[in-house]
Parts: sequence; C-alpha cells; structure tokens
Amino acid sequence: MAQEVEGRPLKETLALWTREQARLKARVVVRNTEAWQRDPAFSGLHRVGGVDVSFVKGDSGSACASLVVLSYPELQVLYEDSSMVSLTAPYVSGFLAFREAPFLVDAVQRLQAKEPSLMPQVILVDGNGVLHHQGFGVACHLGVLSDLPCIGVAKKLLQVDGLENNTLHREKIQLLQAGGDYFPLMGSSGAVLGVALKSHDHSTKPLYVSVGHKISLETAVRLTHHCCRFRIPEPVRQADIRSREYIHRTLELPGQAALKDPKAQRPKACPKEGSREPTDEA
DNA sequence: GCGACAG
DNA sequence: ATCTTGTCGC
Repeated sequence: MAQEVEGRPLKETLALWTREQARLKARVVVRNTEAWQRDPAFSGLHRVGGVDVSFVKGDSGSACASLVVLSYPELQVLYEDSSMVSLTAPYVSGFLAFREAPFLVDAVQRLQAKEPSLMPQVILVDGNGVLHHQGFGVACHLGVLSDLPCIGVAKKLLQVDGLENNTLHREKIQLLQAGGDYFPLMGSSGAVLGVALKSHDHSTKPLYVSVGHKISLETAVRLTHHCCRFRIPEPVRQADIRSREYIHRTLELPGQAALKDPKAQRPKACPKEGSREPTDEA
C-alpha cells in the first residue's frame, strides 16, 4: 500500500512540491534589504520574531504552531500566537516547509490583522534557509510567502552538497573559542551555504545559520549571535517553550495525566542545582 | 541490506 | 519532532 497525501501518491506529491520550491526559489533575496541590517549596532531594529512547531506525543497529526515577537535588544516577549493545528503533509527531509510553513504564514497574517504595529522586522526560523537540498529550506519558504526577512537556524547539520558531519567537521567545531566564533560551510559547488556558529561561550554544539530571505549571511550570523542568551536564540527558544507549554496546558492537564499514567503520580523532585534550560548546555 | 534523515 | 538515558567513538 503506497503512502498517500490527501489521496495522491507520495511520489506525485513530491513532484508537485519540487516544482513549487523551484517556483518560489526564483523570488528569494539573499542580501540585505533593510537599513538596520547595515548598522553596526542594529539601530532601527526593535522587533525580532521566532517561530516553532511542537508535536503532541503519540499523535503525529496534531501540533502547536507558535509565533512570538521579542523586543530588541531587550529580548522581552511582546506578542505570542500559539494555536493547535492539524498537520496533513508528512515530514520528508527537504520538504519541511510543506508540513509546517502554512501554519506559520497563517500566524503572520493574524498578526497583520490584529496588531500590525508588532509585525517583526525579521524572523528566526527553526530549520534551514539556503543550506538545503534544493537551496530553499523552510526559512526561505516562509520569507518569500510572508515577504519578511528570515534567518534559518538549525540545530543539526543538514548533510547536503558534500557537507558532512564528519571528523574534520567536528574538529573545526572544537576550534571555535568564544561565543560568536564561526566557520563557513562551503558546498562542493564552492558556494558558502551557511556557517556553524558557536552561539555562546559555553556551548559545545554549534548552530547552523543560513540565509532565509532579505538578509545577508554575515548579518544573519551577527544578529543570531546577538539574540542568544543560551544556545538557542531567544526568539526560537521562546516559540519552542510556549508551543510546548500550550500543548501541555491544552491536552495534558496534570490531574488527568496523573489518573491515566501511573508514572505521572510521582512528580519529579526538585532539580539539583538551579534550573537549567533543556536545549542549553552550560 | 545498510546508512541517512532540518523538524 | 518526541521519548529516554546517560558519561568516547567506530
């Protein structure tokens, strides 16, 4: 039995998605377009967005999509839009945008309708930009569809165009000294597709930053670093935290969980020392 | 058959 | 992505 997407064989769906990616890719802009992007201190930049989608444990169909807007440079949350969504498209590496981007575009449009003055001037996206099989990852996809500057921030290296998470790559990572240090990721074609960025002083694993839309790689890296209180840039981190919390508050109420799940009856004891952020080492 | 595989 | 654990890396 062949996998299908809305009654259409997956193979045909992938053919359609591939054509759509090529069509949208013609509209991507990989350079700075805004005045604040050229400013050494980012003066004129006041609002940075972050997006993420979190999933419900057992159910691969339901998820929570979150868009947050933070003040810059304070990084305080000014706006949040979290909503449950039903995912129809499957996850296929290289086509993440077709699964998640529609809900992120919806969130941007709700913001435009409700609080246009809070529209972010740039969005950090959980995933890749041009560092991608077809050079058009979810950060480019959201950027083109929303017409907003976007930056791709991935937690793992997408091994495309000859890039490999091999011994040499890991050695280069170990040479990164302080937060803000980075090295370029050059594809076999010779083009620099992104960078591996040490996002803060005590982070072991780098961030993989690439251009999404309407921003240069250099600016994208500099801004991403400026948004990092921990390993994951604050806009993406807040979207991740809030989408997760929304799910827990919505369908995993403590009382019900305790009744259903024996393991939930004994809540975990207090953490040993201070509170640590899951995605942040240090 | 085995390894890869953003989220 | 999510769950879970834990202590190199092939």
